[in-house]
Amino acid sequence: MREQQMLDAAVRIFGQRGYMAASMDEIAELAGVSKPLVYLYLNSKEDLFTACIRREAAALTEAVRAGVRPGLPADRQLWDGLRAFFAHTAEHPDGWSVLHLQARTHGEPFAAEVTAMRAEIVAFVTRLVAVAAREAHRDPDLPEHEVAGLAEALVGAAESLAAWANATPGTTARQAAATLMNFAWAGLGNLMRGQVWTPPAEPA
Amino acid sequence: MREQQMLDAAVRIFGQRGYMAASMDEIAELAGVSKPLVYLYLNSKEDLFTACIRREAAALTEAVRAGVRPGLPADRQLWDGLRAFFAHTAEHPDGWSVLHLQARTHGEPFAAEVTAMRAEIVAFVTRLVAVAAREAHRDPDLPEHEVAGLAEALVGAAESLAAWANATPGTTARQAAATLMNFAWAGLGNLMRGQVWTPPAEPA
Amino acid sequence: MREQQMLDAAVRIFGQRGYMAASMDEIAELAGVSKPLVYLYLNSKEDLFTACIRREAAALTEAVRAGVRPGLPADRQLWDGLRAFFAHTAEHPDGWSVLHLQARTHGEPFAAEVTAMRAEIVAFVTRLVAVAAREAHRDPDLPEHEVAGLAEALVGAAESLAAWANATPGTTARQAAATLMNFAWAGLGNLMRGQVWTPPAEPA
Amino acid sequence: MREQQMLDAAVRIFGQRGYMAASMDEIAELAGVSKPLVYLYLNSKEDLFTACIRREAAALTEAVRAGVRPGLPADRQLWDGLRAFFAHTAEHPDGWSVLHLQARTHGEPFAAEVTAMRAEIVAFVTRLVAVAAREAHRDPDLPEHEVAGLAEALVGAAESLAAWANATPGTTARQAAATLMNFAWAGLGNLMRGQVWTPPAEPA
DNA sequence: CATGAATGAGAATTCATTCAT
DNA sequence: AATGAATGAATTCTCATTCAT
Repeated sequence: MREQQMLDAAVRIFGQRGYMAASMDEIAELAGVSKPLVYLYLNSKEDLFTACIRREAAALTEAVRAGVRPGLPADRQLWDGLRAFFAHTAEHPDGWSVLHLQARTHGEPFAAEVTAMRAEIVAFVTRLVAVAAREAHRDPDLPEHEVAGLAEALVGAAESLAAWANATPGTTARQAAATLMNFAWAGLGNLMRGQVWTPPAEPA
Repeated sequence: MREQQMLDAAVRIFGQRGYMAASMDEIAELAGVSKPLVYLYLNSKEDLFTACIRREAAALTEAVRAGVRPGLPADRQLWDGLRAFFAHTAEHPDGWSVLHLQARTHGEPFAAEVTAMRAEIVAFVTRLVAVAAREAHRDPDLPEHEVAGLAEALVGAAESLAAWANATPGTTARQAAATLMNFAWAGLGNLMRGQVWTPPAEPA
Repeated sequence: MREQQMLDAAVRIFGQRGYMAASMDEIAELAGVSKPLVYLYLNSKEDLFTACIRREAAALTEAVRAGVRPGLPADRQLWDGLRAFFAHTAEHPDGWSVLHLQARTHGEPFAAEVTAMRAEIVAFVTRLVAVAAREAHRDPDLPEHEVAGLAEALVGAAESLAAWANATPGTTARQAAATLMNFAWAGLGNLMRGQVWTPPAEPA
Repeated sequence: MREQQMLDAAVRIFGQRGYMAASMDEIAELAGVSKPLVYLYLNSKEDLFTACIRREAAALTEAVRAGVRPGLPADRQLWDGLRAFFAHTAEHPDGWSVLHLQARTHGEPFAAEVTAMRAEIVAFVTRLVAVAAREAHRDPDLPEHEVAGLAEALVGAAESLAAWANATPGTTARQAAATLMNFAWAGLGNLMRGQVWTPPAEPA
């Protein structure tokens, strides 16, 4: 409905110009409505931005969730999740810019929204790492603090690769995911010895 | 000289308030000079911001370069570089904010500056990976595109961990570097099997 | 009917917020009708305000008229009129605010409405003074211009006392009227007997 | 200096249009300066309005004070004060409008400023009445509450007559003062002698 | 008769930028 | 070399007013 058009426009402008440089005039014009209407539906620039963040965060987590099947082995789940993540960010660059760049740069109220979403994703990855450790019968267990750092690094690498993949033409979500899986799962040391993590064959 | 004071002030204000929210008034006041003087030395807000980016980028790359000794083995070089990187970003949070957050959020001209610096660092890491591959007599060689992606992921993970380390009290540069080395060098798969990358003993 | 509800709401809002700060939205909401309906009955904000002024002016003059019995002596008529006036303004503070404060502060068209009502009351008082003069067989007659000024002063004092009585808790309409009668009638009584205060001679 | 020009313009616009209807644009234009300059000297519309009120209040009380010589008899002091008051309000109608109409209609912070000035004037009049009572050897003393009401009524009558005199062409400050003195002094004179108007008994 | 939905016009306020000295 | 004083151009937000139904 009307509100969605406005959010579409806002995400696009916020994503490209940045929160502060975006003007409500421009957003209204791109949405094809008058400025007062924007204020009627979304009360202020802050509220509008928050609504954008929430919508994009929900869309991204939903995309990842939809890409993963819970029953499968941990590496397969990670692989699927990464592909979904890279595919979604590639398809919604402005939304990704809002989440990854804009929201974190403009004060606590906004950053907190993204932090919440990120925490959800980091928790998901952390669970996967724990499962993998159990599957590998690792003993003794990895210390918790270490796991947190690893998950953080993995998510950070993914976020960074998303920007890289978007900016490097010809890089598909699949390739980005494969690169990261190799890096993360096998490790550079293994890679040196030729031990490469192999993505499972695609059905389609 | 006078220009450095202005840049100091600008980096601090830009880093804390963000590019758009920073006002030239505030910067001039913090620098202890009059506003027209700022315009005399640095022609506009954009130019001032660009100068900040360039200075901080140079400082960061220089810090990393100074931390690394070229003759040593690749893993040692990476370890040293990471520690220098985490130490520098921890000591210059405003500068890091300007580079990592602000510059990337406000349009091409600024983002390009950071991209250039980043490219330099990625190239350095890429060389290290290539050296490591040669040291390990890996055969066949890793494809170039793959190496680029790995370096990208490594740098992205480092950037992400820098923010995480800054925000997590009690996390030292050394710990952050160790976490990342473990992740990168050994790989999760190895970690599962208990093969941990061990940092070399510290001399001091 | 419906129109009266709207005027009730309008008087309340105009009286409390002031003409400009009052919003048609608020008035419509308080009246329990939709905004277009307000525009249907009363064409614009200006017209609505004018209607409020007229209604409140009529109510006030009617209240005073109803309080006075024409046959009685002049001082009794004045006393009754003042009591009615103070009682009405105390019971309708918003209406009095509209007449005394708002209408006079927002340009000619509105001020003129109040001026008309005021003229009616001043004329009534002027008649009373004339009657009193006749009753006192004053000779020679007070000049007309003087009588007008006295009536004006009396009405002004009453208006001022109304605000004072409203703002001073525990002051009844009766007390306010008594104070003013004391002030005014004793003075007028002297005037009737030809005892005039004479200004000192001017040097220039 | 520059600030006075702005206040001149502001008093004129506020006095004629009213506080809310006055636009900073119009004020700046009339002052012959740019809008930001107005904000540089006087921080906001509210502050500007407050500054106007203070300046006009000071000017009015100063004019009255300058017109009165303390040593003279009470009636002469009152006469002189009234003439000064009517002369000043006639010469500064916009300032008078700001004080008498605008400031009282737009919320406490502003009304309080005028209330303070008015309290000063009422106190002055109250002292005069007390002096007059002593001069007339009145016994018993007028009750304090009664004196307050009388002073209030006298000041209110004066305020009201000021508007009347301004609006009635050919009425001089001298005439207005004479009318009010006649009204007030004769009345007060009687009161001094203990001649009080007695309200008729209430039936209920 | 009644309204939900929409807007054109204008409000206060801020800021990067520049003269005149 | 340095600045106090000044402004053009935006920006967010509000409100009286009107269609289409």
